[in-house]
Amino acid sequence: MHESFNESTEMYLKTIRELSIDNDLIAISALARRLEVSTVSATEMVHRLEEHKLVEHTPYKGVQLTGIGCQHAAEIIRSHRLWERFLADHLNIPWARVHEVACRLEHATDTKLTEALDAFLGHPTRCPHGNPIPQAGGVLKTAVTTTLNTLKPGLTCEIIRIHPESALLLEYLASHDVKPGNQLHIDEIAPFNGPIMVTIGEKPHALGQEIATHIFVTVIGSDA
Amino acid sequence: MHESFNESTEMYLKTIRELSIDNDLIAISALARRLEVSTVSATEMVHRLEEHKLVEHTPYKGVQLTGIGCQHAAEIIRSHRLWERFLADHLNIPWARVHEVACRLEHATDTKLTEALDAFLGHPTRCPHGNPIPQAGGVLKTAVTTTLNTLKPGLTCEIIRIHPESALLLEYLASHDVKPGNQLHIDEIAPFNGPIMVTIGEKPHALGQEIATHIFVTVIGSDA
DNA sequence: GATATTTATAAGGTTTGCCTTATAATACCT
DNA sequence: AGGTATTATAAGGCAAACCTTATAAATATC
Ligand SMILES: [Mn+2]
Ligand SMILES: [Mn+2]
Ligand SMILES: [Mn+2]
Ligand SMILES: [Mn+2]
Repeated sequence: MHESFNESTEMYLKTIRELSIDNDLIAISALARRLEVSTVSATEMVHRLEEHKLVEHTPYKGVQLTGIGCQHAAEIIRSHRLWERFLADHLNIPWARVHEVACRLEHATDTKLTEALDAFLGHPTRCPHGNPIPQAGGVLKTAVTTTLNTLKPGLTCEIIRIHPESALLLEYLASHDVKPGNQLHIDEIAPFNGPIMVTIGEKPHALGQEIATHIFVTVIGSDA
Repeated sequence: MHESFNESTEMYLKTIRELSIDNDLIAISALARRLEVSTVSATEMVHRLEEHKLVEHTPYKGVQLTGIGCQHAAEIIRSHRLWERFLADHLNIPWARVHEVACRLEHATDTKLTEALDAFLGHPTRCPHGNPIPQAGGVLKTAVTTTLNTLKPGLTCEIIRIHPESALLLEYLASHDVKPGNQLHIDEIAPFNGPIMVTIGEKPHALGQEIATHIFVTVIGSDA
């Protein structure tokens, strides 16, 4: 049943699942970009994954996980987010750094270890960055949220989650108090796709449009 | 400073250190045997390690860790044994299984993680199998013990440590109550390198000569 | 000292996962 | 429908770790 795949394979599966928000087809180019490999390499790898029945590839359309592929991806993400909780809550490793550490540990973790960790942690539901932890069966419950870049000035929001995560992004966000649970007020949006001026806990910050697409919030109030 | 090496490199370093009890030269054949690779592969790898100044190889004599190599090996062993403690004490993973799980985690662990884990665990000194945990600086304190195969009938001992560890060995020992802390009485030794008949907690067990070389004990009494 | 064993090296091969450059096929857009 | 952009594939290469088979060199043993 639970065959273990190598790190590379697992990163592809995980990334495909993280990119497929609405179960749609993922362009190999998008995959290559996120994994920082050439499109040719990504194509080769997708073919290999296809042979192992982990993905389905429709040429010129994109890649999609199969049932097994999706299940395995969920297990890796589950293990990743549980490790993040452990690292942050019990080992006091900085919020911005747990992601990259967990990204290594996840590949050294089998199902038994994941479940033992889950029990130890008391079955948490979200990672330190607000993202939901898939259940043992692979089910993932994502809260209804909006990305910061779609909102208008005058709104007050609660930061819910950061997605997708990356070391540099989290480092930057940490230094600007952008963390789940914090309240954020949109003061102003500069023209020409300019920065979003916000206030988080009395302090003003300027956030770029691109970064704003990674910040998922819920609106909790308006100035008017 | 703390460059990270790949899993293969780390396993070679770790194995060399574990085999060098008295700082002597390790035969490449011994290394190959324990790592379950051909001697040719081990030789190639030793050459690569030599280029990286991690080992010194004296042809027809053996391999030895350099200062850096030895330090890095200690870090891996430290991380391994700390993980074992965590897995056994906090996640309730069976005594015989923590070794193989830790052998994967150790390669996904950097110094910061190791030290955070050490602090979380309260700076333990031994792994669940009784082996000493190297200190952060690499210093390793090994208790004075004897291997079971060198002792005579009539003696009562305390089991101190199992070394070196392997999944199959630990599985076998667990099923025979051979664990650190348990008392063992040597009832009889069969001739022609036959099994050692022992009693552990009222129950009799027969242990082979080869297995006995992995069981380190201290004598605590004699029948006479 | 001759022989057997151990150890080292040489030669050729495989797999995985990456790379670049170039070309072909398809999709998208006006 | 035509042109541009995207996507796929072909071709050739590289490095790390493995493998086997064969030979050479050193060491150990009688
Ligand atoms: Mn990862
Ligand atoms: Mn996270
Ligand atoms: Mn290992
Ligand atoms: Mn151990």
